[in-house]
Amino acid sequence: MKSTGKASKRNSKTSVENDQDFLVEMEPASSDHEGSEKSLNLRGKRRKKSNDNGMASSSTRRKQHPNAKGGNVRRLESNERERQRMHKLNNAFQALGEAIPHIKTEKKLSKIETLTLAKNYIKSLTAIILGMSSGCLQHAEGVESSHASKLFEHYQQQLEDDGSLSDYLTQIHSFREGS
DNA sequence: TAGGCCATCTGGTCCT
DNA sequence: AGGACCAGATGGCCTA
Repeated sequence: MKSTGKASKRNSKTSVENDQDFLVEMEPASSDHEGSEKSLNLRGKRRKKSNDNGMASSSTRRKQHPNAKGGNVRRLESNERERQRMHKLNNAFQALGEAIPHIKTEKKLSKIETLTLAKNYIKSLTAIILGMSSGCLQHAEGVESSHASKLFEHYQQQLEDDGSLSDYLTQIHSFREGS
């Protein structure tokens, strides 16, 4: 995994280089590689020109070359689709983060923070709703009230088990303090 | 400078 | 068959 450390990263080729190797090896039909050019432009945001030494440790990952003619084009198209998919995923993360109230930090929430806060926010809302419905139904007779109270008891037990509600409130507080 | 987080590439697998 | 999804790998940026 990433635990190999930064130093080891320096010894391996970048993906851009892999692309270039790939294009050379696959003898692409067209010289302009509109797909790759597009990709490289997009990459320009974060991905920079590769460094020097090419201990091709990453080359072991590419176990096989596409054997069909135009396979490189398919790969580049696939890369583009994957980028778009990840962009959609990131947009969804952002929307989710914006849906969590009282999080007005200037610092952008990380993905794990977004997921954790969202989970705990949902749990806290559920607790509130269940608490309200339980209170409303306290005076009512019948099955529904017993279901509601059982549900509420179950949820209370869950909260006690993992402390999600208090976690959420603590996180809200800490994020506010941290900003 | 180390570590966290991220974007991207890539090959494998699943699904339609 | 081809696209979607997933996880691993890797390099860049940022911050403490």
